[in-house]
Amino acid sequence: MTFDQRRAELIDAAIRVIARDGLAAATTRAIVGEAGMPQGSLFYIFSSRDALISAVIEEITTTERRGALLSVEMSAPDRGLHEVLAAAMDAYLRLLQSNPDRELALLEVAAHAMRHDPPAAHRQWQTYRATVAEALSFIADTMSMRWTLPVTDLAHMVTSALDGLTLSWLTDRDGDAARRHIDLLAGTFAALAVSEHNPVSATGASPQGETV
Amino acid sequence: MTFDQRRAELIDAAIRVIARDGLAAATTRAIVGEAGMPQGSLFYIFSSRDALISAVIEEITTTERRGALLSVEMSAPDRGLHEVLAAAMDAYLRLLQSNPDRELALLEVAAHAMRHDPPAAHRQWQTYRATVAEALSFIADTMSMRWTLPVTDLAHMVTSALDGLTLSWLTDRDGDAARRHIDLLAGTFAALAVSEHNPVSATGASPQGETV
DNA sequence: GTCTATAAGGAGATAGAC
DNA sequence: GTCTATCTCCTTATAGAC
Repeated sequence: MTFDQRRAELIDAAIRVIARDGLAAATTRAIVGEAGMPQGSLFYIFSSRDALISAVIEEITTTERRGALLSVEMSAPDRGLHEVLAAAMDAYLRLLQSNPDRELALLEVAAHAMRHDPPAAHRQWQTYRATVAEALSFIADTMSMRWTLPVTDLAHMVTSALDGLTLSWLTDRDGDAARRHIDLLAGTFAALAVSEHNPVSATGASPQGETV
Repeated sequence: MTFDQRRAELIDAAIRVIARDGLAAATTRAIVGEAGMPQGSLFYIFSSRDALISAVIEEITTTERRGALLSVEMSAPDRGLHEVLAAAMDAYLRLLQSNPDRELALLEVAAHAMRHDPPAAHRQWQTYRATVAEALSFIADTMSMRWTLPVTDLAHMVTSALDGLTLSWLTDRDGDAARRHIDLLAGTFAALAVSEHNPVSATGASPQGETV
């Protein structure tokens, strides 16, 4: 087993432990136990427990969560903007519902980073926002629409809305409330776009009868 | 010093320690040190460290944060709905900016509660939502408006938006972005109200020329 | 390079003096 | 009721055997 394999396995084990038992319970012993390694082996791969936690933050940032958004829009090019946005957010909600502990772990790690490694927390959210911005641009292109706000501002708002949705659902576990919430959000964001062919329309169902 | 005084002082000291150094650093020794008490005294007031943390959650829930919302609307009865909502959210943003560690502490304690005492986390957010709902009703009454959505759904959305705003600002500390965000939110929420006198208008500046 | 054994210290909680 | 001293357990990290 190579150095990199062990490193990756330790990060993965740490994420599993944090998701299952919380960050406070993610001791070096618990992590190596999860990974099936002797305790000392952690320290010739990472210089300290904190170094491992920082690696966990980077790993979560690059692989987790908002990927669900990108997958959905691909599959719905012929519907209205409201529906596409709602479907994307609904996909995220299902991800959250199917793995709440993982999202909670993400929150704990982010809070840890805000205190012990603020730039890492900053990067984490910048990555989320960039992913959302990409998705929003993709949607606009596919549907021949244009956002009436800078896409970075819009991505900021959408990311923030998803954060709020996450905290709401984690505290009340009320899927119906979350779906009503998503519907309202979709309407709000859909109103911030206009068709390129028919600039006054904001519904998303572009007429397609005009010239280019 | 009475039992209740010591209890209150310990809770207060715990909040200070958590805000300054994080929940993980809030050991029983650190807390009694902050309170200027001997270590053992904690355990004939609270049965365990976790019991103290639970008391901290209840304390934070009842006294912190969203009170800023209520203070502001009182002072602005003659402006448009958009402005009133923006002013209230701006007041919250200033509270956040003036004491970020305290909001971060709140987040850490909430994450802890989601794992170790879910009903407490639920109550915490229910309290937030109830406070916001009250404020929204008060605004509607004062301005002779009516919300076009159930006020509980609206409170859910607004609370969620504030949660998102909090996480956004905590990660990027970008006050300008937060203010743009608030302006958009205020517009969105203002659009969900109609004047009682002139039901088609959603701007908030009610004409006042009609009959009742 | 890999693992075992252990060091050194901090944690929550309690027993017992006053 | 109040505080001191201490018990026991578990933590991160390392020294040294293989």
